[in-house]
Amino acid sequence: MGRPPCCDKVGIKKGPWTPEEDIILVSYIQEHGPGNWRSVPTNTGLMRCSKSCRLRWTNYLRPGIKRGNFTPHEEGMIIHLQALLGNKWAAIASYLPQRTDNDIKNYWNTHLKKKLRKFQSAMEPPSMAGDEKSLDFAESETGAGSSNLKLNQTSSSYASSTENISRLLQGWMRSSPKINNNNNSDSIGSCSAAANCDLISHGDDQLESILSFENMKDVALMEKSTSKATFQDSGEKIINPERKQKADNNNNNIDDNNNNNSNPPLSFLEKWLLDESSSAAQVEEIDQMMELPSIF
DNA sequence: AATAACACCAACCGCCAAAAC
DNA sequence: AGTTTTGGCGGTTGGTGTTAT
Repeated sequence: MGRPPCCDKVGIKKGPWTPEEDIILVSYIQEHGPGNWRSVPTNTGLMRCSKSCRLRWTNYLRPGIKRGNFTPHEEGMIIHLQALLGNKWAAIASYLPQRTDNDIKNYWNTHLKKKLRKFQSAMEPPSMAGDEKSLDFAESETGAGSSNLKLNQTSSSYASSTENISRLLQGWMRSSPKINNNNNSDSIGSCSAAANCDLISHGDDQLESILSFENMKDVALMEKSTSKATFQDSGEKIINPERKQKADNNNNNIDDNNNNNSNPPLSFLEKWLLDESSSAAQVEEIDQMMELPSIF
């Protein structure tokens, strides 16, 4: 006899979330806080499984998420961390507090992989071109080789529109004077949520900046400086050092740092990650290479 | 103008370790 | 101690928008 199931598997709704569903979910989390996902579908009446609710919250609804428009520095961090850690997107995302693992994974698969492939092809002699031994390209990669990267593609679907979510949250925040901070009031997530409470009613532009987490940059950097790549259970990703160590034996250095709460010196990797000029410059170098007419 | 091909990304799927019973 | 579910993760897919023909 184990635990009871989180929700009835029959009649579970799938597919894109509607604004109404988002409102219900956000309102519930506002009241009860994130976590205990098994109770969310039953308590809210949402015809979604707990897993879907958690995913929707962590990837799109929680405050502080920055979407799209990856900076050169972020690109550089992703490229280097991917080379170092492999496809450990959650671990990589822990170094980019504003980004979700899903977002990073998508960005890698749709943009960076192609960028690096072209860069590598340009760097290698013709006989080596196309050799992907140093990059972990998925077999599902479309092989068309079209070079027009649609960096500013806009989507009209609801789910991908931060503006729509901002508007959605606007009404919610107005009716909710104070965020529920009953768990981990010093966490990034709850701090940003509190910031939202104070500022959310000042127009869409400000909403965008709030949701983009820019105002929490210093907090995020402080978190990094302690090598504590762990977000609190406010829906943020939790990188459990012990578990990650079991899951990924290649990750020893980072995990060692994460296990130490007493302000250890920055590792070489983290020093590099925090050095904006380093990674950004390297990505810009790749970009410049990509723009060379001779490559195409 | 029609449509085929491509690109993007939100969301699902399956697996695993930990937690709950 | 054994069973079952939860929460988290990485891989993959399907829907939709954009571009090319």
